[in-house]
Amino acid sequence: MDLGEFDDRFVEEYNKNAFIVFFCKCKIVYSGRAEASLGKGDRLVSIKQDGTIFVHQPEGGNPINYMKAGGSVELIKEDYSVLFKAYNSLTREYLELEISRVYDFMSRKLEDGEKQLLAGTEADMSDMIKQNPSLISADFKPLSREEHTKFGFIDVFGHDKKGTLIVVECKRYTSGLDAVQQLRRYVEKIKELRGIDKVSGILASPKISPNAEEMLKKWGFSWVLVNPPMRLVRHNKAQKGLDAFFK
Amino acid sequence: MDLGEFDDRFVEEYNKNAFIVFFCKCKIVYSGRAEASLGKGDRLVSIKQDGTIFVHQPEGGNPINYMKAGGSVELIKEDYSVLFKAYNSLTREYLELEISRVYDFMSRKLEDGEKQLLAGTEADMSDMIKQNPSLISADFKPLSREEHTKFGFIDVFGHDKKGTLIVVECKRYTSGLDAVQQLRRYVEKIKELRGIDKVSGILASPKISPNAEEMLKKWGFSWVLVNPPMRLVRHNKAQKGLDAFFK
DNA sequence: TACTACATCTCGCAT
DNA sequence: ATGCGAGGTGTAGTA
Repeated sequence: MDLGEFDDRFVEEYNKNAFIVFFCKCKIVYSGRAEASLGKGDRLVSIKQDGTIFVHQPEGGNPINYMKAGGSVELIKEDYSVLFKAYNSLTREYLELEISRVYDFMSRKLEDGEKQLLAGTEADMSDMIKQNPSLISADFKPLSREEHTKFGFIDVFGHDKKGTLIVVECKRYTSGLDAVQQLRRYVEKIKELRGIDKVSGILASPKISPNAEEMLKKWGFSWVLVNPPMRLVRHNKAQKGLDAFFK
Repeated sequence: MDLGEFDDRFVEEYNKNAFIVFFCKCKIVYSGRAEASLGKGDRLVSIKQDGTIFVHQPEGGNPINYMKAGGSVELIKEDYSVLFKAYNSLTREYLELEISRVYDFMSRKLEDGEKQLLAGTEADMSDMIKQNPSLISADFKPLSREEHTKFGFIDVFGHDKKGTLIVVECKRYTSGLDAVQQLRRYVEKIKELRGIDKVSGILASPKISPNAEEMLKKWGFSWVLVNPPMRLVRHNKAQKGLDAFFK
């Protein structure tokens, strides 16, 4: 595609707030939270309707460059290239593409009011534990909802039949050292806030790393194998939502 | 675009390992690490040359759905839609798009051998401190940088003129509670490994949260204001000009 | 392969 | 606005 034509079409579609996508050959410079540069190569560039920008190389899972919504874009036509300059004054970030060729161009105003329904998150996991406390131990009684305070929030909070307070931290994946220290922080804080000497800490996850388990034992905490809920528990919930939706 | 034509073109281009992008109206189901569903709406779908898949809604910074490279894609033509089924047997993930319309379609084999140069990372920060130890304190002598051990790695490790060992943890942004606990873990481990009673811990970052600072003091650590280095300093100067430029 | 920590992380939520 | 933690986090680096 001719660069002059690209310039014209881009400006026209950009002003319409259309979703713009094109394949091009370009050099890239980014300056903002870091400094980055990328030599000449073929890439996919996309500008979303809210101004979000992505540049993708032909392979790999993440955009090589991006800008958040809220910036402005300007095109400058030069003799053998188009300078694509994006600037976000809020985040003080700058992205420049020196585009030497545009292969394909596509744009459209898209309509989408849907939001994704997600099941199997850590919140679902703590829900599951509250509804089925025996997953933690035979005499575990959950007390409240999440304690969402300024020092962090506790996934599940409860006590055993002897009245000892129990803090449960859930992880969807293998618990590492960070999870253990997170649990420790909550336990210490509860001790401090309630003036209690003995508070139990339990890590609930499908797996735990060896180092994490060692640290856990050192501090007198324990680990319980719990898998994050997927179809079973959440499916029931989802079905309620769907029933309502199709009503 | 006619759905039959879409089917044909997609298969042809997919078999060539081309980068494929199209705008469409679709419903989405994902099953794998979690379960997700998304009602009908307009989206951008892109399949990279290595098989990476992204689905973007018209707004927002993250893909609403994605699949890593290494899976397979199958298209099934139905009466009034095309089923796009992607499966990754390695990660046991499944993504299905029920495509009811295809608006625009674009594909190309892209060539790009470049890799991004990046400056201003945490590694650069520890490097800078190693080169210029007075950023930490007047008598700080760095011994090593980015020291990997089995319990984690220490950004900068050194001692003062009295021989007290010092562990420095760098953060590019505001240090929070997690950073303090990370530092603490390293300090504790050094004490344990070397059988020493006194090891200093220093957090180096542009900012620290009040809670984090409180915790830091409680454990006898300290914070030093250090900004992450930006290699291309000229850009900082240039930014003033940019403000004016984009005014 | 498993573990650890960074990321131009992004995003949502609560204070 | 800031702090805090989750994420279908992804990714790199090392043992």
